[in-house]
Amino acid sequence: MATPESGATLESVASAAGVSRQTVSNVLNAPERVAPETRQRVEEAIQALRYRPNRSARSLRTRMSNLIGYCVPPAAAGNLNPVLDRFVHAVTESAAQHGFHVLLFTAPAGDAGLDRYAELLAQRAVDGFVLADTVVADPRPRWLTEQSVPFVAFGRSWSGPDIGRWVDVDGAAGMTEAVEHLHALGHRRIAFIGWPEGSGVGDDRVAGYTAACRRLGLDPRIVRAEGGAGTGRALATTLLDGDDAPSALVCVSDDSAYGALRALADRGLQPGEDVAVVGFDDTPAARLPGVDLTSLSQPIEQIGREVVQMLLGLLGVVVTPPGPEHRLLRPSLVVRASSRPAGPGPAAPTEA
Amino acid sequence: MATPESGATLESVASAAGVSRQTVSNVLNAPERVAPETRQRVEEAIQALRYRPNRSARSLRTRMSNLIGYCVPPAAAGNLNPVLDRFVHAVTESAAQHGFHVLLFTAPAGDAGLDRYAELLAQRAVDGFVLADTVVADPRPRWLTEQSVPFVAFGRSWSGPDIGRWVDVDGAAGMTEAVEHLHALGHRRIAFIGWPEGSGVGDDRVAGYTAACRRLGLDPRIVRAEGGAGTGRALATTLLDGDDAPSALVCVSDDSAYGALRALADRGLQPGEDVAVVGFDDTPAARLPGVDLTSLSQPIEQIGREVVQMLLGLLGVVVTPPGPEHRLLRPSLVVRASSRPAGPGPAAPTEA
DNA sequence: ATCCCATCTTTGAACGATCAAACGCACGCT
DNA sequence: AGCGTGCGTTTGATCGTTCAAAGATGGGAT
Repeated sequence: MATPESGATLESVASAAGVSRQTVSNVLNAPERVAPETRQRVEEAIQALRYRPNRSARSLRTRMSNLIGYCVPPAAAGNLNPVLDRFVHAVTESAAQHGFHVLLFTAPAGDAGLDRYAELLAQRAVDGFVLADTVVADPRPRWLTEQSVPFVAFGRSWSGPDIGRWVDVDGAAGMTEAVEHLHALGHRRIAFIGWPEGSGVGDDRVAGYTAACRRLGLDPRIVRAEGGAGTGRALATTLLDGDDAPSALVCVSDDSAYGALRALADRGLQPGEDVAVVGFDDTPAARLPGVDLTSLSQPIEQIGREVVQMLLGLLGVVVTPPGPEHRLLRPSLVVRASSRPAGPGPAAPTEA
Repeated sequence: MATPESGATLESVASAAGVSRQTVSNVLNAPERVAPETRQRVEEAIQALRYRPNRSARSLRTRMSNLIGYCVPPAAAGNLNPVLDRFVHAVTESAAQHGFHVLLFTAPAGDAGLDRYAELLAQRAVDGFVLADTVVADPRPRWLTEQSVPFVAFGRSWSGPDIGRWVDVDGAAGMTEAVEHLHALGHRRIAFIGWPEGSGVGDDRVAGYTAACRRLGLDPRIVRAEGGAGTGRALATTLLDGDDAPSALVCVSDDSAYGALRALADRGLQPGEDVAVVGFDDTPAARLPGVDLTSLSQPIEQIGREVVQMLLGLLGVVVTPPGPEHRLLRPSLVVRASSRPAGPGPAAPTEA
């Protein structure tokens, strides 16, 4: 008996336990209001009937969907993917600990995409948003703030005043650490392979490089171009073939760094031995044998947790100490063969 | 006037248009029942008030959440990520065209994870599931079928009888094409770098290799080991250093292939010139300059569309011709430098 | 003995949509 | 004139939950 039908409701649990709807509801939402023995009887009935509150009904009444909207970035942006993948995972996991789930949707970039956000809000399909892939002049933070919609971004609002709450990686600090690392290894001619000015993320990273050079008394040397590995290769080639070729290359991204590694291979130079290379993002390919790229790893899981924490704070789901509106987390330098002479140290078994 | 308050309801639209609730509802769900002039009046009111039906209320009444559950695979499975990333995007986009969204959740692998699925069902939080990352002895297809829960898998149910609906990539056909491609280039000693037996996906792929060898009168030569690039490198090394070294390597995955490429580089061999290498998955790194790996590309976007189509068919949302329960799609071979002599042909500009 | 109060529990009314059935009305047929 | 028919519209009930307020119960304090 007590078939665990899928159709258990508050009412059916109530009659099974010999109490009223509201008492069952209280057992779930405010247990302290219910007498201990009643509570136990109700809990047993809940178990027996495998009761779970219907989410739609609850949402309708409470005006909370317990869903967080996340826009999956336009297909095949290419380079950022592995990072965002981990981010989504982290957000999903953190959200689950508070009974929240992530609702995915797609939207075109720029103003055209705002409609999708508006639609979800009007339908009360989500309680708030997690933003990723924020770019310069991204319309979303301002718009969401104007509509007083709860949201937290992974990535600063790069243009204009700092809008809304965000968590981000301190790219500048990371690059500074990279330069210091290379300097400690004895490198004195350290060049930077970057993106064109105006990209936010790229400017942040190059700033850290420049600052470190200043502090260490090195001459900053920066080359820039749009793109990934292809252009990284071209830029590195120019540097290596020019006068006063650098002994170390700091790259704005792993993708550029892969290009740089290729440029080294083109001319028979050994990464880490002849020229050191450092990337940014610690993408999966960086640890491939034969690549072994030193790179700055972003604390993605922590970022996901903090983003969710902030958002649930805005939603009043968790009580957070009135912390700062922003969090800037340091990436950590993962040193691999591309910036380490092969000679000293044990032959580290490269991980698959 | 007519402030576009966020609180527009069916009732408020109705009174604005001078009709009843139900008529407004009909305009949205069954326009043909409403007289044209009435319809227009109602549509104007909807526009003016920016009305969108409340999803919770609708779900409560219709017992459909219009959400599709998708379990984000346990963190950092590593190799499959870029593929699944595209898959999620495709599913999200296809679902959106029918008013559906994707709900993300996490679950431990194996039986332990089934609770999470059960929970979502009991809450009526989702209407069905999209499965990915199905493995041998995956408990989910059977369990979901027993509960008569609508679901479609990306990936066959590898063990036992074929359970439920799925869409998958014909790995065997892909590998056959790879072998034929190499054969056409003149290769006669083609070896296969694979995974240990029993992995489903791996067995499928090696079967295609073996079949092609038979048909072409070649001696199949198969080496196997668990893992990715690291083991790929080791296996390739053994092959290249042994007697009767192969002139071409077909690898069960891009990751293995990266290891094989490394093994070539270790001994100064030129991919495509001295030894050809083919991978599987067409991961982003395959097109990096300096990698340029020939690989089998899965039609992920199409798979996503078909999965959604099937699932919405099961849910009765779209009427599908009573098609087959399974779809097997062919991957396409993307030929790059690793299986093509550099000599002939224009110097293809490698894409960033 | 009376009253008040705290504790625990129940009752009615929402939340915003859809389903099912009833209603009004003009039309054509007998 | 009377009647069935079909179309367009409205009405009441319902989905399952939580909110707000009211009811029961027992135990001190006066």
